[in-house]
Amino acid sequence: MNRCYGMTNQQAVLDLLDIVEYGGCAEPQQFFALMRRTFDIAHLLYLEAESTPEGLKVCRLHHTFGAYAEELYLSRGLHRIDPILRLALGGVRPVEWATARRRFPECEPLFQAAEDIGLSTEGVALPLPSPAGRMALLAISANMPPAEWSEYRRCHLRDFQLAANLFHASMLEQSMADAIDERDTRLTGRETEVLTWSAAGKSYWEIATILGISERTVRFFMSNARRKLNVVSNTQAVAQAVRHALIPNI
Amino acid sequence: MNRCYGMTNQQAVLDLLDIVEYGGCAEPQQFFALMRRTFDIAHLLYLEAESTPEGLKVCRLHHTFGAYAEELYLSRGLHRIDPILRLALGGVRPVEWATARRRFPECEPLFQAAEDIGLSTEGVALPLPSPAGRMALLAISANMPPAEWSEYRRCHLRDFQLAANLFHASMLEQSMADAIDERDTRLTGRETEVLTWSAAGKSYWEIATILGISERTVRFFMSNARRKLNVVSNTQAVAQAVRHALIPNI
DNA sequence: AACTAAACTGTCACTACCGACAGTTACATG
DNA sequence: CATGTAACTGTCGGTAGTGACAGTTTAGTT
Repeated sequence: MNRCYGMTNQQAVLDLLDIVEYGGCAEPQQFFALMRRTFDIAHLLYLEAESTPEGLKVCRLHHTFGAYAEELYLSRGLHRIDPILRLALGGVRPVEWATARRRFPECEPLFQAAEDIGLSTEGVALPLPSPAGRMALLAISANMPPAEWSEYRRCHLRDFQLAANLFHASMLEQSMADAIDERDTRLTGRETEVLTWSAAGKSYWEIATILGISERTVRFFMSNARRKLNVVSNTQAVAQAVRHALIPNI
Repeated sequence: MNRCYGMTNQQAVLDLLDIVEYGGCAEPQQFFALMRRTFDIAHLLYLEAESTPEGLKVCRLHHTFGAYAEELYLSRGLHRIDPILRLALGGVRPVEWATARRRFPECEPLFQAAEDIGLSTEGVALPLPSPAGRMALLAISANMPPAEWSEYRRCHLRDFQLAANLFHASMLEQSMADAIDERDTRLTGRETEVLTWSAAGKSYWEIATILGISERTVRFFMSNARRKLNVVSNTQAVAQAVRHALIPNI
């Protein structure tokens, strides 16, 4: 019981949370080291991803595993653990590895492979969504028997969750600072207008009439909007625009 | 110090977190009552919103304030506190009310009004994003002097954060269960699939290949979707589908 | 048995969209 | 002056989307 509630341990936890919250902890390895000094955990993995029709596209990956384990992880097929990633990345609720292991038998070879190289298969994945729809997670593993992990997790999930959120916030804020520099992605007024009318079901000819410009210009603005949104069709452009509240409802 | 670290208090907190995590706590008032029994807090407010170019649109609002305070809150203008809501809804990091109060002087009249009717102005707002881009927050207030609140918050932010996340997960899961029922009465599975792929930028031919059907069938499903959504183009159909969360983000 | 809904498919004529080639003016900034 | 951004425009060849005509099979319900 002292393990969970001991005063020194609690003080260390609160100190860690202060550092992550106020110390601007946007360096993954620094954060991982801090977490491993404070908690009895083995490894951490932070991953940001986008979901595409071809499967998950990893945008950012930081972890404490060595290169060998990463190579093994990827060569054995990220798709193997895809259902678990999708579950964690598609929701909000923490995903317990052992629960997912039982639920998705197709992932068993990957868990076996991890055990073969001495990695623990007890852990939890914490979904970290963001307002812009970007998906991320922090996975934490520990070298403990199942019953001990279950109790440890119960005591510290709140610590993991807040630390993960604050770290994720720092990462997002850094990403946003970087992204602000990319001004080419902002739609002009005219581009927004043609997107809005297209979303309302109007053809180019109709939009041209409404706005008092040529159809050719409508197409020019639309083409610009597609390029800036990095999409291949107007339909996709409108989907993105609505998702990111770039256009009003009319 | 016992206030933070006392064994009974910690046990009550972990019990609460168990209930929220495993008890399927999707009733807001039940959740609020549980939180108020466990923590020394005054009020809670859970809000889901969409950001539109015309301002914030509140989708869901639950709170422990009486009807009079809600009326006062809304009549005094949600737009007054809009910068704080936007900050909380547009990010991931917890927003301290006192910090926001200093940062946004235009909100001062609203804080004054709250004090006039005896509501505390010490609190924190916890952003609760979701993978589908829906924004929410849980605000927690306490009747304490600033220095006491600061210390209490430091001890319990992790508890608030995890409890909020788990409650938010329950709310989302219930929303998704409802949305699935509603969707079943309108678009069929295949219609939703072709819409989703179209929104992802795929042409009919590409969608046909992906789904292993003919292009003709893709067009048939698409035509059905347009008719059911009462729209005249695929672009408009996708805009409506995204707005009403009829299709997932892929 | 008859009906409905869902999933699946072909052909035709027409239109709307698309990239690629080309251009303009006005304004702001270095 | 040169450069970048925003708004504006024409022509051409090709393709993706659209409605309209037609059909099939299967499963569930009355």
